Amino acid sequence: MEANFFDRVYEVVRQIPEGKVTSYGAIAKALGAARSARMVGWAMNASHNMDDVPAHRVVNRIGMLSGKHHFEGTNLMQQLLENEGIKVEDNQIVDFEKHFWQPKVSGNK
DNA sequence: AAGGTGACCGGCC
DNA sequence: TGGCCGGCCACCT
Repeated sequence: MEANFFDRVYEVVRQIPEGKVTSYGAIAKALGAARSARMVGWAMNASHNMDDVPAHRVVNRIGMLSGKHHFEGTNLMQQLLENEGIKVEDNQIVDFEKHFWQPKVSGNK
């Protein structure tokens, strides 16, 4: 079925392996809408209904937990990331580039 | 139906 | 060096 924009975002986020993170722009780009990074974040907002969507692995381009404020706890997002081996300092991922994972550009059309 | 919003990105002043 | 602005597209009221 034709996955909506949201569903497509979820699919990509679900593909994020443990200990890895990605940026909204990267996901948007993978969807073919690099300029629609906002939509990705929008979709993440609805991801609260999804249990298979590790939104905590999605951060902005600088690796900052911009959306941590949207999580249940204040540092829940950071806790989850650290739980996977990702170091987080001051709401910012350490060695973000090293943990950066580029979404697989699905040949979906 | 139209307007406003948003967990962003990139560029410009 | 930092702050401001526009663009982008889909969802919500």
